[in-house]
Amino acid sequence: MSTPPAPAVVTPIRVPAGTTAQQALADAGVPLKGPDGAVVVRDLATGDLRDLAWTPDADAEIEPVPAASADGRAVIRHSTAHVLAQAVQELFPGTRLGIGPPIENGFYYDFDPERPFTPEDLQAIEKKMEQIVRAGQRFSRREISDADAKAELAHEPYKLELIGLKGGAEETEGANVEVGGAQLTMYDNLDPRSGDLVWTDLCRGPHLPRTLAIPAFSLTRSAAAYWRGSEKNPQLQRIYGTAWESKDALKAYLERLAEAERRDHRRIGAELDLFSFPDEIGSGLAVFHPKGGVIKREMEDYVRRRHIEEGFDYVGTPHITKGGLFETSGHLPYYEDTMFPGMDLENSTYYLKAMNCPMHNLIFASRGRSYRELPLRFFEFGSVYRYEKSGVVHGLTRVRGLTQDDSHSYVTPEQAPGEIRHLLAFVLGLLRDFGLDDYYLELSTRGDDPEKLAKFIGSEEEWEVATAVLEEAARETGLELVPDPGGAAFYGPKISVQARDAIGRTWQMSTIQYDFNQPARFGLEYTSADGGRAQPVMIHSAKFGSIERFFGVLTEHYAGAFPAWLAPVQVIAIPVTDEQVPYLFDVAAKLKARGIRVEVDDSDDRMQKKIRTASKQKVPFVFIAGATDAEAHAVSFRYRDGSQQNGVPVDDAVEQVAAWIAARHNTDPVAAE
RNA sequence: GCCGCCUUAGCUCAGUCGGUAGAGCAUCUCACUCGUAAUGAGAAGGUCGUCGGUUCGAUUCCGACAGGCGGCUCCA
Repeated sequence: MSTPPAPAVVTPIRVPAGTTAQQALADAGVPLKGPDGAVVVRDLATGDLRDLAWTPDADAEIEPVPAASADGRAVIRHSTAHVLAQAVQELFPGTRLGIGPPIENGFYYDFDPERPFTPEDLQAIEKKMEQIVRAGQRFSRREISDADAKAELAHEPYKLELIGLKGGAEETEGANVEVGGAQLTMYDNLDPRSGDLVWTDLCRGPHLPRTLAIPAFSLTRSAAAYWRGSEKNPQLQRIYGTAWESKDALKAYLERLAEAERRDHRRIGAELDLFSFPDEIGSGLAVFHPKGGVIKREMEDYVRRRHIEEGFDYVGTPHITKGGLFETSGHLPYYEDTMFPGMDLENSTYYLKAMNCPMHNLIFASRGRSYRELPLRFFEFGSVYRYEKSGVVHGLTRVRGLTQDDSHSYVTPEQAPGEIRHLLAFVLGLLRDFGLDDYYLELSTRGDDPEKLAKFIGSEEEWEVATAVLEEAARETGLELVPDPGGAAFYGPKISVQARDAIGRTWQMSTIQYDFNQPARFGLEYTSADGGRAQPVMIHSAKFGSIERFFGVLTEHYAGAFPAWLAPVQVIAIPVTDEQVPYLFDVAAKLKARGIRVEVDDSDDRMQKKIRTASKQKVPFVFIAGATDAEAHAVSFRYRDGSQQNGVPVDDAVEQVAAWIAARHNTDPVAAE
C-alpha cells in the first residue's frame, strides 16, 4: 500500500473570486495528474471538499486533495460508482437506482433490475464502463430545488425516497453522499465535445472533473442487499467494485485479495488437517482433528493459566438447563428464535445453553457472600449453542456450537472501574501473547435509535453510569476507540476488541460488558462492611471471545505458520537415507523428553520430498541427519524460512528448540533476528 | 432468514449436446538409499450431495431438500 505523500506545494492556495479552483491550482503549480495530483480541493474556510470546477463567489483558500489520499480515493471511487450506474442503465434500460457510495477499498451501487446480474453481465458492464471512461465525459454539478429534483427523478422511486429523507439520511449507510446537505445537487455527465447531457444522478459530490481522470478500476462481485439496510425492505442487486489512484495501486489491492484467499482459515484448516465440518453433524458444528486439537489445547492451557494468575476461580457448568433460568436472566424473550428449541421432559423445558452468565450467577448465589470476597471472579470454558441463521454460518468465525473463555467478575459498584481496567489490561496483554498487536476498541452503547431502544432494560441513569465507566477505562488505554451506538447487549454496554488480522480485516474478539441488570434479576447480594445487604455489579468478559473464532483468526494471522509454541508438530526429523532412521528416533526421544512435539519422517519418500512436505505443513523446525551427522551426534538444523545451520550438536539443537518454545515467541527465530 | 451462484475420488478440478466417468496430488504396493522444496513403476479409490419428477434410459433436464460460496440482515 502506498501512503499519501505530503504535498510539495505550499498551502493554502488562494482562489480569487470568480476563478475556478483548478485554475488556482494550475497557477500554483499543483499537478492535476498522477497519484500526487489533486482530484478535488478542500475549502479551508468550511472544511468541505469541492470540485476542481468550483468557483467561489468571494476569495477563498483551498488545499489540493491528492488522488492517493483517503479523500482522494473516495472521490475516485464515488465517481467510478457513477460510471457503473450509467453503464448499467445503458445496458439494462429500466433499471432503477439505489445508492452508490464509496466504501473502504472501493465502492458499490445498488440497482433494482429486471433480473439479478450474472457474472457475464458484470463483464459486459465493466467493458461499457471502460468505454465511458475513455469517452472523457465531464462531471458537472447543478444545484436543484427539492421540487425540481422530485420532478426530474419521478421515475426513480428510491431516489425520491432519499429526497424525502434529506437531513436524516445518516441512518442509511451511504445515503448522505446523495442528499447530505441542505441544497440538493445533481451531477450531470456531459459529452466532452457537444456538451450534451449523457446521464445524470442525484448526488452531493464532489466528483472528478472527467471520467478520464479515473485511473484504475475493477468490478469485483454482485450480491443482494436490502434497501436502506432493513430486512423488511425489498432487496436490490448490489455491484461492488474497487478503484485506485493508479494501476499499480489497483494491482497491489487485487494481490492483497489473493493473499487473503490463500490465508483463508477454511482452506488452511483442510490443508493442515486441523478441523472440519462434517455434514453428518450439521452446519456450523466443527470437529477438531488431532493437529487442530493440539493448537486448541495449547490455547486453552495458556488462557486458563493466565486467568488463574489474574485471580479467577475456574468453575464448570452443564450444557443444558431448564428454561426458567433464561427467563430469570431475561435472555429467553430476546433470543428464543436463535436458540436450539427446547426439549420437553418431566414437566420442564430444557434448553441447550446459549450463554453462561446465568449459571455463574447461581454459583454466586449458592451461599451468602461477603464484601470481603469481592471481586469474585468465575471463569470457565463454556460451550454454548446458538441457532445462527443458515446464511451467516462462516468457517470457524461464525458457528453454531462454540466455546467461550467466559468469565464474570462480581464487584461492588466502587470496584467496577478498577476491575474493568484490570480486565482490559489482561485482554490486551493476552492478545499480544498470541502475536495479535493490531487492534482497536469499540464502545457499544444504547444509542438513541427509538426502534433499538425498546430492547434495552434498566434505567437511563444506570446506562449512563455503566457507559461512562467503560468509556473512561477504554480511553485510558490510548487505543483507538470507535463508537457503536445501539450495539450494546440488552442488559448493558460493552467494550469489544476488534483485532485486525495480517491483511487488515477486523474481527470482534474480546468483550467486556458492564451488567447492572442480571444481579438485580437474580437477586444477587452480598453483606457489606456495615452489615447491610448490597447488590454487586457483574462484569462479563471473554478474552478470546470464542475459542473457535480466535483459532480461525490466528490461523489467518499466521497463514498456518503457527509460532513454535502452538505448532502441532514442532520438529520433524528427516533422515538422508534409511540408515539414519534409528539415530533420528534417538534424537526424537530427547526432544520428547523435553515435551517437544516431534515426528520422524521414515516414509519411503526422498529427503527433498520430505523437506517439501514439512515445509508445506509449516513445521517450525526440521532436523536432517545423514551419516556424517549421525557419527558426530549432530543434526542439520533447518528453519521454516529455509535457512539452515549444519552440524549442530544434538544437545544444542534440542536446547535451542526447547528455549524457543518455552519463551512462547510469536515469530520464527530467523525472522526475529 | 433473504438474493445469486455452486456441489463429480480424501483434496484440486476435467468430462458427459441424456447411453452410469477421467487427471494431478494424497493413499497403498514394489523398486531406488539419495545431503536441504516433488525418484520411478503399478494398484486401489466414485450408486457424479440426497430425495422425487420427466424419459426406454438421468451424473447430465426439472423440482424440493441438505451442504457450501459471495453479499445483505443478524451476532447475547
